[in-house]
Amino acid sequence: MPAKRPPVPLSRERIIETALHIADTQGLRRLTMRRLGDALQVEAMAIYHHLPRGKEALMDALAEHVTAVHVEPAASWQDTARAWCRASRELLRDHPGVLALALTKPPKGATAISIREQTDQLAEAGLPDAAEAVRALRAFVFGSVAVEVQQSGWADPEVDEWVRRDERADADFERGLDALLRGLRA
Amino acid sequence: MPAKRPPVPLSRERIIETALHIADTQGLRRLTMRRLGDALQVEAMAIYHHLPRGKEALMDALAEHVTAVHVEPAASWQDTARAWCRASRELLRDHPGVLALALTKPPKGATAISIREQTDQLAEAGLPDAAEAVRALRAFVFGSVAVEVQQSGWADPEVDEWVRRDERADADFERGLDALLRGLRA
DNA sequence: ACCTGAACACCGTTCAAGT
DNA sequence: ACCTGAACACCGTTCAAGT
Repeated sequence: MPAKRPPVPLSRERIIETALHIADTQGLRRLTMRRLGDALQVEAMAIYHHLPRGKEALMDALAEHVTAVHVEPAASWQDTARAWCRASRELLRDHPGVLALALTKPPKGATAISIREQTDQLAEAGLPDAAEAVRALRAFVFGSVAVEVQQSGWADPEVDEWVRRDERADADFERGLDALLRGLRA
Repeated sequence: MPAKRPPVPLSRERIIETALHIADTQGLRRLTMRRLGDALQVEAMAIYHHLPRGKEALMDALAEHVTAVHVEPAASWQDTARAWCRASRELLRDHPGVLALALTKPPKGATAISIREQTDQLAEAGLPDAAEAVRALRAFVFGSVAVEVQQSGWADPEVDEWVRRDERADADFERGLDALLRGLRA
């Protein structure tokens, strides 16, 4: 029997997935290189081989992972915008542990591309100031998720009865989104 | 000559102010208990006497400090809401270093009181669902500031030419606020 | 190419001790 | 009451070394 080697070879993807899981379940402050190594069944130093800039690179990657979205253009620019917002919201609320990074780090890489794509789609569909619209839509999604996650009590002593979807938040979101889309064409 | 004693006695207030300054100028990750002690001309351990729960308490206090606002009720609920939003935005954008905490930590203490006060003022002024309105207003402010700070390039290698106010962000904010207030009474 | 071991500087927090 | 010194467990990161 050969000694235990990492059962699955390490990879950037696996590192990010595992880090995301730790952050979402235990909080960002408990995500350390050493703990991450443990979870990957590897010494912490091995991570540096796949993420050369270390923890800084890891944080960037996590933010990117929950802020890069892609949707197909829909019939109207309103429907396209709606799809972007819903997809972004879903992705962000699924990862409350890295929300602070997502709302705070300047968009880079896949996130920057994602923003450009969204802008192009809306412009193509005939929206006059697509760049301003995208800023407004992103702000709306960010704010909605922040308030929702705050009030869900995530990151609190009583993590007991979390998880239950807040239907009021869903209603708030759809209502606000409709109003925002009406406002954009005015 | 007596030996140098802390020139000004330590206090919760002074600790928070200094911590805020470090976070805003150097970033949250560089705000450590030891560096904070240095800046206060005191050993790090002295801080625990004023903030018994240590760094956790410090983070809570910082979030609270940039999130608790007070305004006097105005002529209409619209004007009151406007004042709240402008004051909150100003406070948050002045402290980009702790924005991640402010958007993420569940409201406690002075922040929770601030939210209740805002809700009461809007309800008193005759707004039907004041609680929903406050959630929407907070989400709007949070999102606006997040997008603005992200795009300002704060927390980036080139901190060179930061500081300049983005007039576009001001316009976006006022435009969005007007639209939101119109939407709330519908 | 990919991972480990040992080492270094730094961190948060405690606790007994000083004044 | 308020602050310090020493100590402990833990952290991020490097670098030479193993395979």
